[in-house]
Amino acid sequence: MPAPVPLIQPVVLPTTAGVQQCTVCGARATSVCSAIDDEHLTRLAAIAVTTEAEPGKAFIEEGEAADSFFNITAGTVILFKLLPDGRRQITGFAGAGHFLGLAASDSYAFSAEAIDKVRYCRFSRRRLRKLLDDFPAMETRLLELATNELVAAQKQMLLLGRKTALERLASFLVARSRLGGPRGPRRTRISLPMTRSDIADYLGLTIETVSRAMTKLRADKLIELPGPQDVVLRDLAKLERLAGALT
Amino acid sequence: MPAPVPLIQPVVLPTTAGVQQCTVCGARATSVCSAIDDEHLTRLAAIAVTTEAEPGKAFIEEGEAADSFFNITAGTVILFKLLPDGRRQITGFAGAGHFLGLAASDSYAFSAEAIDKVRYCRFSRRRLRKLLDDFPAMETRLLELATNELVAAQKQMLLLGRKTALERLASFLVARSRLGGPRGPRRTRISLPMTRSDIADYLGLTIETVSRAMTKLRADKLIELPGPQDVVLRDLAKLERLAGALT
DNA sequence: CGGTCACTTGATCGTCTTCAATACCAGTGG
DNA sequence: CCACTGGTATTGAAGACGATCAAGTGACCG
Repeated sequence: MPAPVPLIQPVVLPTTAGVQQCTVCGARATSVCSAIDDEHLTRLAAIAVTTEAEPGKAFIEEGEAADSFFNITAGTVILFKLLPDGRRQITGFAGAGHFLGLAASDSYAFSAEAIDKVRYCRFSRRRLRKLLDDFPAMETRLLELATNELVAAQKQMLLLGRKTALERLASFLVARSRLGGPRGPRRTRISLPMTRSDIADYLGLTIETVSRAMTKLRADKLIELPGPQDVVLRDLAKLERLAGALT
Repeated sequence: MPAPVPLIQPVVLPTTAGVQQCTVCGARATSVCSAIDDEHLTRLAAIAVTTEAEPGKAFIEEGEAADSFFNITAGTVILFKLLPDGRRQITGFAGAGHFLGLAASDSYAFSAEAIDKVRYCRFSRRRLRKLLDDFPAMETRLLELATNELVAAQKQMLLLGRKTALERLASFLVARSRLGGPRGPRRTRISLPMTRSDIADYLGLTIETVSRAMTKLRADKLIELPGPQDVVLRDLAKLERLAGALT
């Protein structure tokens, strides 16, 4: 069961984002914004509303009218779908630089909830659409981002449909070790901002199975667990082999 | 284990597609091509190579250089990923109108194999890229298609991660009943061009479990099975409820 | 007719879930 | 300082769902 959503509204910061804010934004390099040069950034900044959300705050609800796009600039959000009886599948974790809100119909196909203190820019769908028409390069960038998501989704389907619990956890940890680009260096110490319940709902398991798998990996000396939220990857090669390599 | 791939090369038809072919193409209305008007269709037709593939022929292989895009115009292909030990996850079935080949890196992230007699148009990545720059509307359309794929992928993650065998099969059958647009009328009699093995690898199950689930649905009078490839949906409402409705 | 292939059905097995108890930690108030 | 609480993680025992192993059926085809 998902935790009840606290009745806190997201805090809309007094000012819309100025160009100043955009140029220093942590997400500037990786997000859609990278397709637009500093000169024209004003147009983008003009339609962006910077907002904060406290942990537990849901700011996209599946089925609601999809009239905004979102750009995460700090923190982590979970994206998920629910079944009528409450079963939850987390389809992804979105951090700084992630673009949210692409919808096939006129309503969102998933929910999004902050697990951290999250900052994001909100754009009206209509206004961004107009901007995209003026800056085709941004649309190209958006297609790139959507393609990345699609590739990630296909990997996740392989994981959910065909991997064992141990393989799933190994895949998850390995993926976490190269957050910030598959080309980047692999970090060997990772922190997990999400709970075991979130991990379980992401991997299609229960919290108990996730916990047991953690213990097993530790017993096999593939990882260390300084704390529940911290993992040291002791044998990345073996973890990758367990994950199914070509991930 | 996937069936061994027959050593048949796809047949490249003698002519590249003429505009004539494009205007009468069955995929014209639903695919990327819909974003380009008849007048400019020549440009698209000029770079398209029409090809056929026999059942069992793999024409995209995961990991290979991604230098083509594909547009299915007839038949059905399976898209899948493999684990080193041969376990297979089918990520989707692509029929007429489907656009394939979006890749995050410079190599394909999945394989594609014909299960029917398939016809498709092949485009060089480089040339299509150029065309997209000239016709932003096509890129917009492509983003729409990618978004649809993404939404479908998220549904499939929910299915693979959280639904029971019976729910999975029901979801599959219901989805098949509205092939050709979620807005279209639901057909109550559907044909399954794929084998039980394909269905199993799509739903994250085994063929035995798929078979048993079929039998169960029939016993419960939710479906009829005139033949292994034909299904009559007798109680669409109950099937949808079983599938988790809001699909 | 024998052979293959796809599907179905049955019996047994194993992985993961479910149910339950315990550990752990931070925050609160006596 | 320490008992109490609530939330999160770990561990154990029992159970269930789907996988595996195995046999049987029917269609198609040489």
